[in-house]
Amino acid sequence: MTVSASTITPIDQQWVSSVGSDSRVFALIDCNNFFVSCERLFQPWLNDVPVAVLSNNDACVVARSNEVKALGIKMGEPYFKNEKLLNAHNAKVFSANFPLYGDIAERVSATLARYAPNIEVYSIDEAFLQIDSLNIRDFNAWAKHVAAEVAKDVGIPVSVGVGPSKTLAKVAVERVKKNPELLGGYSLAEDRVLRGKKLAAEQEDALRWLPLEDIWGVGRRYSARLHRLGLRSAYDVSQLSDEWVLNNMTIRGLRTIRELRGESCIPLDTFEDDNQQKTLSVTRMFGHKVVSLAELEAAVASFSARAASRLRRKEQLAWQGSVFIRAEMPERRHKFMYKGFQLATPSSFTSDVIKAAHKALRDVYDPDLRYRKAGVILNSLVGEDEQQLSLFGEENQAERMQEEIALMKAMDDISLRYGKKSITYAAEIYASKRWKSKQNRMSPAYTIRWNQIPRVKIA
DNA sequence: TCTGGGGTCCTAGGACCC
DNA sequence: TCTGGGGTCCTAGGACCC
Repeated sequence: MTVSASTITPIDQQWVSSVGSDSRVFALIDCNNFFVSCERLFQPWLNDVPVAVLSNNDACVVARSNEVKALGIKMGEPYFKNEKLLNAHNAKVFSANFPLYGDIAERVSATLARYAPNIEVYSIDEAFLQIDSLNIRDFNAWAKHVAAEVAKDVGIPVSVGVGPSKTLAKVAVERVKKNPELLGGYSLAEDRVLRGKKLAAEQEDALRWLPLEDIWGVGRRYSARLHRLGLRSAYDVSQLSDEWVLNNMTIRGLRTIRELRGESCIPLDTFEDDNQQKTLSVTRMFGHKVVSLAELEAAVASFSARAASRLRRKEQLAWQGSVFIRAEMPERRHKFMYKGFQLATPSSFTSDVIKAAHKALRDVYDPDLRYRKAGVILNSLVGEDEQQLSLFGEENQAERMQEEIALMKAMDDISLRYGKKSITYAAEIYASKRWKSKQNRMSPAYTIRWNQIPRVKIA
């Protein structure tokens, strides 16, 4: 989501002083256990109960309350491996309810927009602000204040970290999460209160404290390699030579270690200049194994319709795409089959995408295999204003296009008003819904469906 | 019972061209 | 017959993020 300048209310004046600065300062606002916090917001009796939220198909644990973390259940672990343990502790388990979480996330962004003109919504539960131009006197106090305001306005607990680079702001957030006495906010950036030697010492202390696998930009692979070299902390990594890092971790690794040293290399990305995403995909594991072409076609049609609808919402068109299906093979292996397609002209019409995707699907389909996953990926996306008629198009192309635009608008309006599943293409329908994901534990969409709004009983 | 979904960016290598 | 050097474009795969 982009927040435009015109939607921003005046910056709180109490934090503004008159000192200018050339160096950058970033704040990262990270919602604590976000999906769990959203479920608790509407079911407060869950506050003292272990709560976990599952990914699509109820496959993996993707959000954990502190109680569940304390049980030793890791992020992304399969649910079936932990089901007994969760039951033994009377945990409440939910299927992910993305419409609800998306709505709460927008409320958090709206509060943050009061504090800085430049917001980068980095993920559903994280946002960066660039705050150097605000001349804040005391970043530590400011960070704690912002955390308290979000809790007050939205009811979601957040951690706020401040640093001279995005990576150091991330480090600061890690400290906040592990140290309740920081009251939700902590800064590793120089301000008018904390500066000079004391700041350098705090930064070094934080880097020595952070295990290198928790550095933003260092994943499993690089962690293992760095460990083999005898390195342990973020500080150790920050002391590597630029040359070694460039040769072994590419230009992105080099940016990361410079950021750890306090040099800002990753700018705020507000999408202001370029709101265009480059790819868009809709992929799902199936609830059960699928064999027939007809059933795969229904799934691919459904994914195509979802993808085209998302394109229209973003006012973009796709020129190319691909379809993949994944078959189960013996010994827990699987086989990917993948086929690209080209649309005659950039389009966001559901029928164009379904037609092209079905043709590609038929090219790779093998009736002797059993499938567990499929997906539709659109790429070479362009803005709607770049649309042009195909040079070799049919006659009456312009008229047909107007009809199609009207049809898409009608379908989008109906979906918006009556829900996503209220209208579909015939191609999406297949007698059996075996390919559908499992979502057995979904909570209501409290804030976006009138029929699921919380009810208050008056005694 | 047998491990999600949606992204971005970077690099190496192949195809092709002059 | 032999085959250099330099460039572009595309794609697959790898790495990372939440």
